[in-house]
Formats: sequence, C-alpha cells, structure tokens
Amino acid sequence: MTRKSGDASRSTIRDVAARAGVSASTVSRVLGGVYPVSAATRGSVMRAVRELDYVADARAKAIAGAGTPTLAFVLEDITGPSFAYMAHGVEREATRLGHLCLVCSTEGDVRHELEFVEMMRAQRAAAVILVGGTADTPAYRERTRRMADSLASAGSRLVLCGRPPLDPGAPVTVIEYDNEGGAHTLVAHVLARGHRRVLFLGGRADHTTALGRERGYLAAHRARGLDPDPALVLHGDFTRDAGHRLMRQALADGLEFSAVVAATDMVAAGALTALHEAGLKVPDDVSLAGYDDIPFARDLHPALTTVHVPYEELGRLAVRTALEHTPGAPDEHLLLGTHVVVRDSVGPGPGPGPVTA
Amino acid sequence: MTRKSGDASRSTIRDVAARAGVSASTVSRVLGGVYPVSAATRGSVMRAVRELDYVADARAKAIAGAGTPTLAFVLEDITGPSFAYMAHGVEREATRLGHLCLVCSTEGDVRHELEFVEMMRAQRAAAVILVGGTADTPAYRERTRRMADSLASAGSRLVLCGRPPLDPGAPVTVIEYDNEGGAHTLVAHVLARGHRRVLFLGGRADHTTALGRERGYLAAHRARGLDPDPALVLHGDFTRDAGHRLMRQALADGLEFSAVVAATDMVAAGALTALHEAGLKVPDDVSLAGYDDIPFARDLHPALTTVHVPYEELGRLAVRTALEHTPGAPDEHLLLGTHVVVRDSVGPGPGPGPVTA
DNA sequence: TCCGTCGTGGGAACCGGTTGCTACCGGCGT
DNA sequence: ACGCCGGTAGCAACCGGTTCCCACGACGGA
Repeated sequence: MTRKSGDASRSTIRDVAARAGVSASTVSRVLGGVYPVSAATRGSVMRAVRELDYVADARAKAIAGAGTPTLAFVLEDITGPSFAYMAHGVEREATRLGHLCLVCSTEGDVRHELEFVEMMRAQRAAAVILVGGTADTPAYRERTRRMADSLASAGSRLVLCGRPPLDPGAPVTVIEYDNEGGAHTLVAHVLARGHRRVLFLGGRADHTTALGRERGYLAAHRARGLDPDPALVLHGDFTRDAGHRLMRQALADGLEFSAVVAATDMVAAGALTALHEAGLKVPDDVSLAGYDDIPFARDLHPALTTVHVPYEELGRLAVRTALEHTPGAPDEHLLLGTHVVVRDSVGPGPGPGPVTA
Repeated sequence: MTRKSGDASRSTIRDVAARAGVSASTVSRVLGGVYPVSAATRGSVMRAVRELDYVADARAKAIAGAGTPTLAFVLEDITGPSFAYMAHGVEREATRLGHLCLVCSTEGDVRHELEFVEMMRAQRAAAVILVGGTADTPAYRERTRRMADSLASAGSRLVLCGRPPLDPGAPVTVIEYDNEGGAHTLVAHVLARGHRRVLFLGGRADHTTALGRERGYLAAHRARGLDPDPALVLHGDFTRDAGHRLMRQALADGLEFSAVVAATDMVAAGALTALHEAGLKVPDDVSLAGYDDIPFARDLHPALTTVHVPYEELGRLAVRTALEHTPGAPDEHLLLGTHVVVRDSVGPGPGPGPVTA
C-alpha cells in the first residue's frame, strides 16, 4: 500500500519536507547522511521520501556543488569491436570511480565531434575522451588543441585514446598503443617465415591508426633490407566489407603475393572469405594475418595470427589517468605495448621465387 | 590573440554580462536567440562570450526548464555484438532527436541495474531503455514493474528492448523481436534438410532470449511430429568460449547428432572451431547454424547460416517509440520480425539412420 | 507639442537543491 | 535555581541559469 501515485510531477525536496513536517534543509541533511539528525526526524523524513518515491534531482545537486560527476566519450562507431572494448573499459572504470558516462557517436563526422565536445563542456564533464584514430592533419591538431584548451579552462580535461598526440604543451592526456611496433613485429614474423611479397590491406590513407600499422609494415621490410613493392599496399577502411572487396580486387588484378597482412581483424575476415571464394587455401596457398585480436580471430579458419591490443585496458587507463590528473601536473602520455599472437594462418613462405597467388 | 586564458574557473553568465556591460538576462536572451535584442547589444555580448569562451552550464539550464533532454540505456555488456548494434541504434536515434545519451553496463548484476535506474531517475532522463534478455522470474516482474511505476511517476518512461514484457497495465514500452519464431524457422530449415538429431547449444537456462530460441527449436520439432531428445539441448552462455566448451564436451560425451544449432553466432563460432579441432568438416560431417547474423557470420568457414535480427532498428525504434509516447496513451508493444539467411553451413542430413558425429 | 506605442533592457522571482550561521531546546554541574 | 553547553533544526544565501513583468527612451502620428 505504499502508493506510488501516478502524479506525473516529480516531487521536490520541499514536498518531502512539508509531508515530514520539517524544513527542506533537514531533508537535505537526512539524505546527505553526515549531519547529525535525531532518529525521530530521520524516521519521518525517510517515510515521506518513501511515500513520495522521492529522488533528488541530480542536476540541481550538481549545480549546488554536490552531485555525481560525469565523463564523456566520443567515438566513431560503437559497433567496431575494438571501439566496443575501449568503451567497455571506459564505462567500467568510470562507474567504478563513481562517474556517469555519456556517449556520442560521430559517425566519422568532424563537425559532430566539435558539437559533442562543446556539449560535454556545457555538461561540465570531468573529462572528455576522444577514442580512435583520425586524420592527423594540421587542421586536426589545431581544432583539437582548441578543444583541449577550452576544456582545460573549464576545469575539464581532454583525453586522446588511441589517437595522435598534439603539439607539446597542449593540456591533454594521451593514451596510445604501439601500432607501428605491433605491425613491425607481426610483419617481421611473416617475413621470417619466408614470405617476400606480402600484401598489405590498409585503412584509409590518412588515418593514423592505419598509417602507424603501415609504417610498421614498411619498417619490418627495411629492417630486413627489403624494399616492399608499393603496388602491394592497398587502402580501404576498417570493415569486413572493405577487406573482402580489396582482396577480390587484388586477386582479379593478378597481384603476386604469398601472404597478406590486414590492418584489422575485420579486414582480415573479409579478405579470408575472398580468398576462400577464390579457391585459395590459407595458409597453404597464401598466409594471412590481422591486427586487434578480437575474440572472433580464434574462430576464423584457420585461426588468425594477429596482434593483441589491450583495448579494454586502454579505456580503463584513459579514465583513470584523466581523473587523477591534477591541474598543475605535467601532461601524461602513455604508450601501451602490444604483442603478436601466433595462430595458424601464416605458414611458411614459398620456396625459391615468388608464387603467383 | 583571443586569449583563452588558463583561468581554471569556468565563467558564469554574470561574468559575461559584466564584461559586455549588460545584465545577465540580456545575455541569456541573446544566447537564447528568439528575444529581440539590438544588433549592438548582441555584438558586444557575443564578443564577451567569445573572449571568455563561455558555454552555459547545461545542468543549470536543465533545472531552469531549458536544456538538452537526456536518455539512458542500460545493458549487460557493450562488448557483445548484438548489444553493440542496439546501442548504436539507440545512440543514433537519440542524437538525431536531440537527446544526450547516458550508458551503463550492469555486468549482469541486478543490483547494478536497480542502482542505475535510480540514478537515471535522478538525472530526470526522458526514458530509460533496458536492453537485452534476462531471467523472467516473478522477482524480475515485480522489480521491473516498480521501476516502471517510479519512472512513470517522475514523468519518465521505461523501455524494455529485447526483454520480456511485464504484466499488463505496467507503464512500459516493449520492443521485442521474435526469438521463438526465428528459431522455429531456422530449425525447420535444418530439419527440412534431413537432419533428425540436432544439438541445441543454448544460453543460460533461465534467460528469456535463450529460452525463446529454445522454444522455437522445440516447436519446430513438434511441428514435424518429432520429439527431440532432451539430452541434445545444452546450456551455457552467449559467448564464444561457452560455445567452444559445450561443443567439446558434447563431442567428448559421444553425443549423436548431425547438426548443431547455436543460440547465438558467437556460440556458433566457438562451436565451429571445436568441430574443426575435432577434425569434423562443416557441413559435410555436421551442419551448424547460428542466430543474430552478426557481420562476422559471413566470414566463418563455411559461411554461417543464421537468423537475421534487426538490432539497430530495434534500438532506433526503442527510443523513437519511447519519446513519442504521451502520458495518457496506451502502452506500446512492438514485435519485430526476423528472417533466416541461408548460407553454407548446413548441408543435407544423413541418409537412413542417425550418424555418429 | 504631446501622447501612445513599440522596441529593449533590467530587476527579481524561480528552478531544486546545499550549507553556513543562528537560535532554540533540554540536561547537566555547582 | 541558574547558567552553560551540546545537540538539532530552521532561515537565508547561493549555485547558474531562465523568464515574467515592468520601466525607460525614442519614435511617429495627431
């Protein structure tokens, strides 16, 4: 009989006070918990609260100085597995630290990004986390620098998570992982197995994540004194469909290669089925490797060798580092390591001379 | 030289007013946009705004009646592909409709769910969307009913998205999709190919999504006058690892079956590699089907036949329906259809007599 | 020239909370 | 019996906005 009445108007602290026969301040104090209140008063207040099903308005609390802090993260598309893992890490750590979590998808549109950051600043978010690579142009650096400054001047903090750092001095926390290093190690492994012509299925040509991995690909070659054929690096985006399309195209074009390294496991997945469709066996006819180590990589056939990225950890660190940052302290820049996980998709390279795949 | 000074204290509307030499109300009005203000006044206000890099506090606006509405969604784990797609739909539609989006992961803990809903009520969220199946116990119905009521009495609205409906009369919007029907059609297809002993790799035994699919499995059998062996339905959870483990176990136990239907594509993926590891060929030795049609399903080898669920649409509808709901109107209950997409993973069944897989 | 009106801007109340300061109460010591 | 003190509760100011209502100045028409 606790009558949660259908009064469509939420009740205020004054309603509770009136019903309990005390003042609003007393209600506030009972609910606050620390201030000494007699048991009788507390009882009647609590009863009124229960009867009215009252919850204090979080926005009002926030404005008055109490209130749950909020943290925002902005990403391109939650649907990409690596984004999802970062988001998960962010969300977990945020709630562990007692923060609420606002999320926005930009769908890759820079204007949305700007709008969102502005909204988050209006929300007085404790930190705004920008997730995922992007085109690292002067325009990017300037725009982002401006965001960082205005966030900082509002007492908030910008975090770049898996995104290129700004010029020194920008009030920004950067958490990256080693795209180039991971790709270098991975490609070195492929090269060590005897492959000489390895196709690289990259991402968008200006995207930092893609670029980092591409640099690793190149570096691994050069470290062996090899000079990769420019025709062997292709660009698409980080989707399964792009991988599929690029691979078909490469095959149709008669490109010669004995192994393919995809910039992403998703891309690798698409490439793998294109290979299968062409009647090629992996790794017997051609080897394949990915990047990200999403859970599915194990279930591709053959199981995909790839490089593991601690995405969830990345997200967790992003929020922890951002929230621990004290205004005066130096800006942090973390670079997380990656490691390649060898599975079954890369086999030995061809014997003497390259093979026509 | 626009001096975005490092003054760590965000400026208030009064600061802007002072700098522009007008009153706070005037600033509010020029920022509001509608009220007539002379060009000169507007100019100086805007300049002050720019110089101070001022953004109005969204919480204060909200409390005063203006302000961006917010919408919250609560799910178990953003990392599951189907959750991610629903989340994406929710987020897109929410921002399209000018709402901010709060997200919480419960990690499957009911207490978290309660806490979150309470927080969202405090945030005065326009709607709270609970995403994903759960155990449909009397406790669930009562608890959720209570949430619905208290949300409703606060002028907000509870939405159940892919989650079992409550008893009639609860102020709730329900958007479901047809788990049972999809599974029925899928299993009917498997049966039609001549399979008679089909293993079902289900989810948690009390989970509504899992249960719905299991009912479909059963119903498809009965519709053919078949009586499935109870030993053929196994329970785990909706992860790749569960699928892998269950499949190994089934194989180790010497269960007889010629096809396996997994409650989820993730489960199917794990099962597939277990099958491969055991040296079994799909679909030659055993057929396999999944549920969800995640993008990866196409890249499994063989490509997985599965049932497509319009997850993103589900999320979009959830927010649209919730936000369009007017307090007096009847509660809506939508049931979205699914369809099976036939690919390569289920082949013809065995000849006379079951095969030992 | 005088008055009505329109265009503008300011004052103050209000949104729903929190909290510093003050006042009242009863109980205790001497 | 009186004064002091500690424990409680209320008043009012404040957080950062919005908006109702009113006043003031300039302008045009009679």
